Amino acid sequence: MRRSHEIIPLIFEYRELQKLLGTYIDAIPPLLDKNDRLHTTFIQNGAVTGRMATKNPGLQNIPMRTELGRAIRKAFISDDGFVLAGLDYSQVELRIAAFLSGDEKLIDIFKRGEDVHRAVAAAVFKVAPDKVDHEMRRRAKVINFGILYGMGVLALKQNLCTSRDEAQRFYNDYFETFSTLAKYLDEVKAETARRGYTETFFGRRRYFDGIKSKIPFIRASAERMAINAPIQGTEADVIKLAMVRVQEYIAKEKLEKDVYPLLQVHDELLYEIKKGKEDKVIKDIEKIMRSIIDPKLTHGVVLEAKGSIGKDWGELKS
DNA sequence: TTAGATAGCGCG
DNA sequence: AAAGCGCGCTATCTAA
Repeated sequence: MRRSHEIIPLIFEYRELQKLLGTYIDAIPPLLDKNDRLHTTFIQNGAVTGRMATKNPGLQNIPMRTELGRAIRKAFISDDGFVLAGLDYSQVELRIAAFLSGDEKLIDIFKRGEDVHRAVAAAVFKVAPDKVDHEMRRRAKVINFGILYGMGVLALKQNLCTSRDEAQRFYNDYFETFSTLAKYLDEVKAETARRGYTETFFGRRRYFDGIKSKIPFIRASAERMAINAPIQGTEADVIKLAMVRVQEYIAKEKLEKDVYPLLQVHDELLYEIKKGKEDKVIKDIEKIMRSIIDPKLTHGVVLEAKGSIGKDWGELKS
């Protein structure tokens, strides 16, 4: 309806401002302790996929996507004498999908160190990688994240603001290109129906009701959850292992007074590091994060992790 | 006044 | 009747 009346954009603008004001600017400052530090509560068994969650306040959903939102993130700063370090896994879920499925085309994209969205755009739109423009890459990104989680043609159409026919073509071309991935997703559905659960790379299970339901919507819903579970779940396992190994490293190197873990946001870790130690520590943590899964077990796909430094959270590149 | 449900939206 | 997964928080409404 955005274009149907001049008031609509204003309503969206009002909602954005009201969301930021009510949820963050008004609500968070009262939670600061006497040292102006914020203490969230980690829920370690709250999410069915194995992810953690945080509450009071939820610190895994601090704004970033809009300029005004990012301004709120800038209010999170490191202590005197310390810098903030953010370390992100790049495209973990797609890498996990690549090696869980064994799809050679997807695996090769990562083995060659290519930009996965650009490469997929090239494959789906049938052009050379250097002929991929910004819009094609954006669309490929939507397809990459959406299709993996069972997004249908109609949702794809909505997301790409295109016709049903064109969405259908993208959908077909994607699975024609990545046919082994398509086969894998079908196998996950079938195997989940047979066994009643999915497993992550590390063997953690999630059980499903509804996967054998005769009611189409119930079954389709369970199938989408089942497709997502091994991928999101493996990501959760990976970063938890990384967090443990980083703490072992901190203990071994006697860095307890120099490196403080602050936050985990599903595919990224936030630390506060004593000034002067950040370069070495970041390199070490990157190495730990990359080493969680041996590429021998992933058809050569490596886990890529990259750190960045800033005085405030908004400065960190991600 | 409180508890629960819903809409909407912030994040990965 | 619904058609991408996983969360938590605020505002709002209804029922008790």
